[in-house]
Amino acid sequence: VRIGALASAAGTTVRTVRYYEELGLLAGTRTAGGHREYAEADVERLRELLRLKALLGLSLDELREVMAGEAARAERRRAWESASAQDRSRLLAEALTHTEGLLELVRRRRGELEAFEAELLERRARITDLLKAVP
Amino acid sequence: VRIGALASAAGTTVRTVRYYEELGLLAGTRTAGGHREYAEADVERLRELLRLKALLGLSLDELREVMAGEAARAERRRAWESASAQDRSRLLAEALTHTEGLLELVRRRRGELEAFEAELLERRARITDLLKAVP
DNA sequence: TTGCTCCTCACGTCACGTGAGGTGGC
DNA sequence: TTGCTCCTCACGTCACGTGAGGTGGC
Repeated sequence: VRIGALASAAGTTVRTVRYYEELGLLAGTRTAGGHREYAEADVERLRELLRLKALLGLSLDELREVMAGEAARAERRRAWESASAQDRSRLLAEALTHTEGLLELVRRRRGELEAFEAELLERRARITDLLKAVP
Repeated sequence: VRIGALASAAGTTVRTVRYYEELGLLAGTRTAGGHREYAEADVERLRELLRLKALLGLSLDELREVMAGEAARAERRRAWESASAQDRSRLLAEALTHTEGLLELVRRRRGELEAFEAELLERRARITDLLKAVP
């Protein structure tokens, strides 16, 4: 899959993909003609990047830190087959730590959103109360 | 309250406050010496702006549209005393529409966050299952 | 061969950050 | 009078957008 298909599959632009490559966030291979080429896993990775950025408000620098954990995740999958039982539980423990870190970020955000929603609901209640009192 | 106190009360920088003024998002008065001066209501307004931006990912242009509704809200408060019953219910209806618009945005965001959280929980479950199978 | 997509500069933009040099107010 | 905060330029930065001019692949 080439850059245009990748970008639209992830809901972004080719410019963004190129910029992320420049920053080392997403790496494709090149065809003989110099065109970038991507795998299905890269679509998922890009989606994840965009989601972390949009939903959690992370900068691209912060994304790089978080995705260092993601890179380690892919690494883990590759190392899996040839790993000993001891290595496997270590790999899993690392994956667990990484996932729980993300969960923590998501929950904090959700808390903030819910607080805001509660405030809006209260505002609305005050308005509808007044509406009943006025007519 | 002056610009430094306003900024730190809202959790931002003086540069941001000046920039928002430049865009017409937040207007203070000036002292004789040319220093900006703000009321308590401006602290709330700035907090709201920052929250809409951070939690909902709105651009400053979008904030301006949303806050046109907010400006109307302040206007409504001022017009309230001298308003007829008919005007009052119209003012309230507008306030209700505005608040429900915000609620809609917040809920959409919360839905996205919850979907992401569910995915992370599933990932975690898979990892802990594997951890039980390995040792 | 014709379209469409891709490529690399490279300048523009949005939302500020960061000094430079100077003035206001407890 | 001394500190601290404030002021206005104005250039820098981050995360891209947007052409300019040229090449690749069904």
